[in-house]
Amino acid sequence: MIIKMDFEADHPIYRQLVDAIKEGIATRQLEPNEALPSVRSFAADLGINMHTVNKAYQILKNDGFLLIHRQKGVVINPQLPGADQAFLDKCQNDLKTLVTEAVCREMDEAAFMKMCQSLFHDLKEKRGNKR
Amino acid sequence: MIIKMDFEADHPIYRQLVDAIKEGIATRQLEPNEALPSVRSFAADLGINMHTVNKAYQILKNDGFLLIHRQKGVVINPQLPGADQAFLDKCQNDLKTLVTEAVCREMDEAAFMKMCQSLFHDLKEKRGNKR
DNA sequence: TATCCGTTATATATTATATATAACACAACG
DNA sequence: CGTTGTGTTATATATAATATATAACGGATA
Repeated sequence: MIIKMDFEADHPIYRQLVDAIKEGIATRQLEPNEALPSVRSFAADLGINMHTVNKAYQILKNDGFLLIHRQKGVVINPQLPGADQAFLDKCQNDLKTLVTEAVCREMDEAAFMKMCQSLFHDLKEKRGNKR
Repeated sequence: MIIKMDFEADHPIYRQLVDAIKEGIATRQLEPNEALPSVRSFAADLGINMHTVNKAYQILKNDGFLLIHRQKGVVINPQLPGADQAFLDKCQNDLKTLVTEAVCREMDEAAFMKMCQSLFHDLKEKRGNKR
């Protein structure tokens, strides 16, 4: 997993890290039970602070993506969370913002769908022949 | 246009206002050349500060949704912006975040599409018979 | 024993968000 | 003419979010 932080982006770097790890899970570059770097070594690799990594880990733990054993370390939860109501609500809210602006700009509904489809396709392609 | 602010939401209220006005444009509750309240009266109505309304107006002006004449006031731009490359990029980035987590949670691609479709449908329905 | 781990605590700095108050330039109205 | 109502700009203040720095703790492991 190669992750690069963008310190000029509009999203905070702890959020970028959360998203990058989720992408690793989605593409199965990160497998169930696979260990992640310790907060200290990961922070050193990324050139950021230990607490920033820890913040990302805590969020992913609370959402069910990670398991954290105090001395063992951090691993990908083999039992990943499903599309529960909380996620569906958040997904719908965020999508509404995008769809609303797309309609304002008279973007074709088909073009929007195509974009979604393409993103699903890209992710599944990156999985390759894993599992 | 009835707008209510959520002071506990995770999005800042100036962003909520931007999104609410975009929704008004998308549903054509706000028509081309229609005047919006002055920053002062709008702020009073919403129970927020004048500068917070002004911040939302400035963003919408920079994105091409509003025209601001110094003494005339604020109106909906009759020539709304199209789906330019900047928007397509932002749209793709934001969608990628959602799709990635959806894949992590093994949400059905069809269910995701259905959600988008439903949001498009809802917006177009609210237009009713306008224009 | 020494090392590494997540965790907690404290402190500091910067930026983002939101409000408050005041003044300015300009146009429209009476 | 003066008054009023625009958006605009400026200054100040307060709080929260973000990020870093440093230190210490308790528990496992080599």
